[in-house]
Amino acid sequence: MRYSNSLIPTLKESPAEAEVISHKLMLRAGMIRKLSAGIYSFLPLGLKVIRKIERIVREEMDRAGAEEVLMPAVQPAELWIESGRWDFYGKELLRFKDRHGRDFCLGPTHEEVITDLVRREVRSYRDMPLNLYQIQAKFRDEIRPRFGLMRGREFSMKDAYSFDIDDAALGETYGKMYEAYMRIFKRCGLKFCAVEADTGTIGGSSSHEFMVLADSGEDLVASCGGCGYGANIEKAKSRREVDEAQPAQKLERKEVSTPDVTSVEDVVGFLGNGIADITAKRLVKTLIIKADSVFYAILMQGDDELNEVKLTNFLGANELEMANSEEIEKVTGGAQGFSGPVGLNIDIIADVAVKGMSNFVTGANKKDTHFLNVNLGDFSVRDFVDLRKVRDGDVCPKCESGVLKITRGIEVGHIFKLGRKYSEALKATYLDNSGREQVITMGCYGIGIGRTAAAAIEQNHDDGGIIFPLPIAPYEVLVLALNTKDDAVMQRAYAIYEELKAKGCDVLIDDRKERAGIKFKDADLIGIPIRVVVGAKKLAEGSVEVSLRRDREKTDVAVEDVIAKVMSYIDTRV
RNA sequence: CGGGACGUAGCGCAGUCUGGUAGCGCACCUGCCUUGGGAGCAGGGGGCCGGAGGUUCAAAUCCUCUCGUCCCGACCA
Repeated sequence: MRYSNSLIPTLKESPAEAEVISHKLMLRAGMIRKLSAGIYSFLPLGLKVIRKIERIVREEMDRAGAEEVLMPAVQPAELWIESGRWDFYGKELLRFKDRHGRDFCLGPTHEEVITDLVRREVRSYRDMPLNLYQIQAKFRDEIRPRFGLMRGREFSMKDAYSFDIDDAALGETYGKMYEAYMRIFKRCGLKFCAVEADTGTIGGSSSHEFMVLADSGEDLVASCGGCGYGANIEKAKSRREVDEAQPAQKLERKEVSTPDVTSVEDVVGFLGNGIADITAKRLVKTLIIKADSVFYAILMQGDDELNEVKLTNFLGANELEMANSEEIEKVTGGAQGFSGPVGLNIDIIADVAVKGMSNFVTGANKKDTHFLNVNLGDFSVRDFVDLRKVRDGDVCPKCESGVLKITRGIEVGHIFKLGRKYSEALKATYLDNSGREQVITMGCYGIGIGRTAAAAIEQNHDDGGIIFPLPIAPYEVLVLALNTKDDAVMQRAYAIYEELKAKGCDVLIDDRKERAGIKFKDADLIGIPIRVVVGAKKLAEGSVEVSLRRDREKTDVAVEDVIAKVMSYIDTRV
């Protein structure tokens, strides 16, 4: 492609709307333009990157035995009502009516459609395993789209859906997909890790997320340097140090006046001031939670934080929120900030850490009052569960020695064992080898295509712009002709360009009648990995300059060796 | 949905407090000049100041409403 014929509208300054680096650079490099919040057009350069990622995904999915299909973006409400998600999915599901007043939605995902398709076609265990994938636009009406392609409303996604006869067969398919994902992200040139994940609204039994490590990531990942354990913070477990200072002998419960002392820190500070020797570890905080309009008291050690995802999963709740002050007074009989487990008549659920505690401090369900020396016998706990949010430096739950480190990540892929959730709801069944009807066992496997592109840029850039990994770069080589009025330069540049093209190379030639500075700046910005500069001076000596965007080290190469040099870079993937 | 900010030329912004001719830089067009890191000179085009009401002799500027965008939070695969 000739630069002079291509639409690559680079910007010197980043538009005010962009916050994260990948968003800024994609706008500046002329890859994307916003049409509406969370909705983007792809310009030639952006589309080429998307296509490269898609190609890698297709190759690896096909290699893993999956087969591509294409499904409608517009989906009828009936299917969603049948699966139970029409009401459950919430406002993220963009709904509308057609001219006949029938309900439709824009597909945020395609479990319903694919399951409907498969239940009509699959009859026998002989028809499986089956693994179908699609790469297409999906629409989720996000409350807050942000960071460009990172969290758009309309976004391109690869989704695969697998159909197996039982859990064992699903396990095998799941393993293949896991391997395929490892290969895909590796081929995209990303630094990433696979971690255990919560299944969210998609549901299902187990799941892994593929996280690209980047400071701008919206997710937190806990990982162990020792044994390789990794999990999304929503899911992560940890072993906590037992507090040796807990006194063994139970003391008598005492009521103390604590005027206006509500937070954990305040209580510790207030009591520590001559009343009792207390740290946050010796305090049990009581959170009043409303889960699908049922109230629960949640007990946590004072210095721990509640992991709401863990609680939501344990309760099997749809919606979880903190009770407001009115509700707290109604439920506990006391003011907000003074809640405690003693005397409550709602279910009490405690974090496992509380089990090992004695003579602790709690609220007294009475304004300006706390209890000292509360013990587990003073109230009844319905369940002890792991509810705590993992912190940096916690001990690894898998191995003895490791310490968990918390880092930010961008979720580019997510694989789920769905089990029979959708196949049961939509009655997708088959006959097994003894003629009995069985429910199909499903899995689903997503990759955010645009998000992967954004993540790659988050990980590969410098002050000058993008540094594309070769396999997903819009072009592999940029031939930069410096002196456009110099016939020798232009002829040589075109010759190199044509020859590289003939070798199957994806090459862009900057033949614009622009000053050298502009061309170099644009070249840095759009980040094409291999650069060949043809200039009058060097050419007079019979050489051109070859450099890599990544290290910017320039090498003079004899004109006749240029093609070989470039091809060697490509063959070794730089 | 709660909190905050911003809508002025394609992009980045000033002007708004204190009402009185709509500006600057970049980009764009023409010419000269220049050609290894976003040059220089000269000339030029481009705006219903997001929209609608109101106050006023007069509104980008003050008031009310509305739409849009971005950030933080809640939410989310």
